[in-house]
Amino acid sequence: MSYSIAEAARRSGLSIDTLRYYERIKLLEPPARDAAGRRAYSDEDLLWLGFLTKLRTTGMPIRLMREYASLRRRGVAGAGRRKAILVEQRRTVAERIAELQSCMDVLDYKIENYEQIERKLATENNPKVEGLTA
Amino acid sequence: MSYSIAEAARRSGLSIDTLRYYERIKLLEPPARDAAGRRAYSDEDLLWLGFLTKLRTTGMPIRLMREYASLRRRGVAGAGRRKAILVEQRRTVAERIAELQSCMDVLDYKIENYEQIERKLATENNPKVEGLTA
DNA sequence: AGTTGACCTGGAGTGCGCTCCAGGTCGTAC
DNA sequence: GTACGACCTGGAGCGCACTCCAGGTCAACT
Repeated sequence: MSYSIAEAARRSGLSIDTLRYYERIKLLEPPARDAAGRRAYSDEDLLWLGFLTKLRTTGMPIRLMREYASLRRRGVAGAGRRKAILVEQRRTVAERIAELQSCMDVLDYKIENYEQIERKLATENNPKVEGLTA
Repeated sequence: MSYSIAEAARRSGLSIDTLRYYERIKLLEPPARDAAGRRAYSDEDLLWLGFLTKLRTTGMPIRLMREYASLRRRGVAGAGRRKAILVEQRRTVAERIAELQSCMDVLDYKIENYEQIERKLATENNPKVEGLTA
């Protein structure tokens, strides 16, 4: 199967502009073209796009994704480095998750604070509002 | 206690430029000044900075942090909206964590793939390398 | 034959969150 | 008294990842 750029955009969740942009900056092999010179994305192209968007979602910077893409073009020779990039990214993501968790704890604490204050106001009708300002 | 901008930067983990920037865009109340006109951050300022950086770490956009900051200036009147912002952010962070988790699963799968291939190459000395190109 | 709409290209523009710079003031150390 | 270093201001610049635009081509429909 092959897909127009609009269809590829729909399926990948990226915009048409972003697809062309990714091609320009060499994240994507230039896809095949139809008789009229229009891009015709293959299933393989879409799989690769899917993986790229996963990497993007992890927050991998585009320059690193470009390196990965170029290593892919070099086949087996680049496999070691490719794996290293993924392992490193895994570590980064794990750290990021931990960081978010700890921030969420702070949010929970603050929210709990607001709720306590609400309860106080509701049950005691107490006009004191210390702690509300932070 | 009060702190020079350099000390405040050190303690908050932000750069001096960022501290001045945050003040300019009204994330921060203008701190006190010493006799020579230099900024003198209070402990309270640092607490607020600490909370701000937590919010930033969760990925909250600065414009929302500004809204939160301005609500804080309005005291109790803004408490409801402040809580709502935190609750919403909590939700956003939880989603983000889930998203990262799922991406990490993909990374794990890919890494496992590379490892299988390495094992194959090591034990069978087999030159076939299918699957290495994605 | 004409209109429409999807696509093309190269290049400019955007929003975000800083980061850097020039040129100046001030207080302390030598 | 002068050299130094930390700080000040207003404003320009930067890196990132897109996003948009003008002006054009092409195939299909009416």
